[in-house]
Amino acid sequence: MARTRHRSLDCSPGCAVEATLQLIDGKWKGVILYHLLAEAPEPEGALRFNAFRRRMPNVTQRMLTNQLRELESDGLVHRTVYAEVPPRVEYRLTERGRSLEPVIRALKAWGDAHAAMAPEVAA
Amino acid sequence: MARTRHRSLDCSPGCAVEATLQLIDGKWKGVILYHLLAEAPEPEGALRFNAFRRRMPNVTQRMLTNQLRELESDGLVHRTVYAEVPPRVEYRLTERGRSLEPVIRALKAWGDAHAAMAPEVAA
DNA sequence: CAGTATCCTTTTAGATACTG
DNA sequence: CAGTATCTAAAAGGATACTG
Repeated sequence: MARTRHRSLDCSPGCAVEATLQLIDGKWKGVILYHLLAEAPEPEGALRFNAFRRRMPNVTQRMLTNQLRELESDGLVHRTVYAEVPPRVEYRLTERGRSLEPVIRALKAWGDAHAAMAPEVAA
Repeated sequence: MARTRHRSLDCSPGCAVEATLQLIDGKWKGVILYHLLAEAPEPEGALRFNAFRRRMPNVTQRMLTNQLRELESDGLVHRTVYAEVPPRVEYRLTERGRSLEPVIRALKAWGDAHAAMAPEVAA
């Protein structure tokens, strides 16, 4: 259980910026949150493990599990296990997770507006 | 010059979210941008290398240089070198960099509002 | 003042195979 | 279906010493 995570923040007022970033950084966390916010059916809807995999074709099982667990331990996502066969596990945003919506929206908006990656491509 | 950077994005619409994140992730980039946005004297103001170091007591010279160079090569920050002795180098936001303001603001606002780090601490 | 250069440790992520 | 377990590679970050 080498769950270190969250390198100590040692900034001063910009601290809050880094603190928020630490929660959503990780190769797949942004997309996971985005899908939960934007695509989970009906408000407060959930997505299942394989639903994520379909939306993120290149994530490995290991990484998806990792990222979901970290989001869970940061209190952003809730994991519900149904004792059925075959097993069913649902992920949904917590209140805290849903409160990140403006942040995710801002990230998405900027990415869309700036065609990302390449400065030269900017209209 | 192993300037790899920017792991290939393979999400689908959440892609824009990841793309934006890639530009501001890196242990010190958020704070650097924050300081340039919030504290650089007068609009379009600049900060010098050691001005950053004063604001971020725990950054090493190596990391500060790295992060600034990456921000530069992503077109977010401009670096001006004055041919003087002792040398003077100023960093300021580009247009593109300044356009990240809503994003940084959102990150800051969330961090401030949620006391960061600990879910339990949330009022 | 504003960096470089080296070396080294930690963290992150990917591949692959297996399971209740 | 929803994961574990193991092993490995690569990237990020830190410590320390030196310089135009």
